[in-house]
Amino acid sequence: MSTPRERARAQTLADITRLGREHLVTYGAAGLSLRAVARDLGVVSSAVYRYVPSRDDLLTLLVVDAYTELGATVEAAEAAVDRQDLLLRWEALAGAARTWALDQPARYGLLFGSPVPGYAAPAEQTTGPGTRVIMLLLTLAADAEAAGCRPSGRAAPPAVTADADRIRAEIGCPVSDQMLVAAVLAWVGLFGAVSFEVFGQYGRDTFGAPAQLFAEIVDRLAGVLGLSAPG
Amino acid sequence: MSTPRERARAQTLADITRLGREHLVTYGAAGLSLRAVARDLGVVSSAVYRYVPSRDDLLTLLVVDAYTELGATVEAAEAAVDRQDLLLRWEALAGAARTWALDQPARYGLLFGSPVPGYAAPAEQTTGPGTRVIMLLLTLAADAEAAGCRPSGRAAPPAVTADADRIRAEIGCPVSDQMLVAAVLAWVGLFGAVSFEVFGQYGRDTFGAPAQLFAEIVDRLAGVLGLSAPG
DNA sequence: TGTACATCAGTGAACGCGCGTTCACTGATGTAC
DNA sequence: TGTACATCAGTGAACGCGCGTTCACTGATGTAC
Repeated sequence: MSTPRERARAQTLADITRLGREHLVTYGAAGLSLRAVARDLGVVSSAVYRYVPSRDDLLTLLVVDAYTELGATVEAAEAAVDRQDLLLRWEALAGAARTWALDQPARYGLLFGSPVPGYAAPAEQTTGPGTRVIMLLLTLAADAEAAGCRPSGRAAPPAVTADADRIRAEIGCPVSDQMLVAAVLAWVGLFGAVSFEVFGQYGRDTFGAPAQLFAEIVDRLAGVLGLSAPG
Repeated sequence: MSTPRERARAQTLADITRLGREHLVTYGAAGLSLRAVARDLGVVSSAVYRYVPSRDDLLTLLVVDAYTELGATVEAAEAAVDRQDLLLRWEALAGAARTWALDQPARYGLLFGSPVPGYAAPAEQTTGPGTRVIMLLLTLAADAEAAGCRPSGRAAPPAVTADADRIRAEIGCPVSDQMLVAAVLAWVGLFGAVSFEVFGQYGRDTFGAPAQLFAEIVDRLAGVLGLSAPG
């Protein structure tokens, strides 16, 4: 049972997180300021220190918050489609990531943009939520191989094989070396495409139909994963 | 003929650019400060305004500077290999981009990271230098198609075809719709992979052999471009 | 049920810091006659 | 070659701003007897 004080405290912490998110939108990660959050919260700046030990901890809070929401969104979208349709699962995963990023460009930038100078996200807190998308993608890759899909590409060199062995042991996901490389390409290709779109790398009006272009890219990456032609 | 005063002026402007680059490394784009540059230049802060109209203009200077160096580096690497060996040209292009980015993470972040809040690079100045890599890649793609290479993937939908028509007209590069999509994937895949490595998205020690992993990714992207199997 | 004490949210002032930009100025370097 | 004037790099003070963090404090909420 929670006391009124506990509830008020949780509410205020939630408000701080929400305001932090909003400030991220306007001022970016480097411009995130405890004083500004305190102002919007209607409270004197030192009061925020009752809830958050420092500016960097607020940033960590927001990183975890963003990774968690992205992960949950992508997982939900992928889980909502037919398990047997591997191509559709990949498309759902990719599309959900893109949609979330376009809806939340500042939070996306916090996760996938340039690192904030002077700040390093503590691995203990961010690793879990930060790996949900790639874990989901590896599960999908394993299912695909089990269903007879074969990724494209040559055999991996020894150095990559060694990494692959370690990663398989860590995550317990039965994928071949080649599928692992293909999954990493799908991962970086997906977020590369999303980053170009969100960060405006494509140029102001080079592509009139970015959603269709994205679908084409996702289709080619499905080919790399071997999803189009199940054996 | 340049006067001593002109030479001194050019030298000081070059010093400001160099110091700006160095500050980028330590403090990031959002932390770039005219006062700090003036301090390092050994001059009072207002003196810098003789050379640069404002902080944002210094940022633009650095963006153009970085795009220009990246473009020149990649072009030189690609030009140094056998014209007939299309796969090698792609590998040289990709490898040079990665090396430059790893050597210059802060400048790379300025170009390909999250946008600096409150700053928008003026298109007139950055478009030229900013498109050198993709232009080079499209030239390579056109050469590949001329040599009989066929990219993987289905036919593009009408919306993408329309964009492709416009882009072909703008750049005068004879590539098919499918090759254009493949080139865009190669482009975003390349910079996605580089960004993950430079920005630390892979995790602290997930991959012991990032160079080999990158080579594998580049190889798969070559497959998408159809470079491995010339007809 | 009532009193004494502990907890804790929030205050307000202060510390020392850095920032972009403007402005009137000094003094050296260049130019025209 | 010498003088008068124009150009322009750099100075120093100021404007008004925001930041993270500490600290002694007030006063309300909760708890133990």
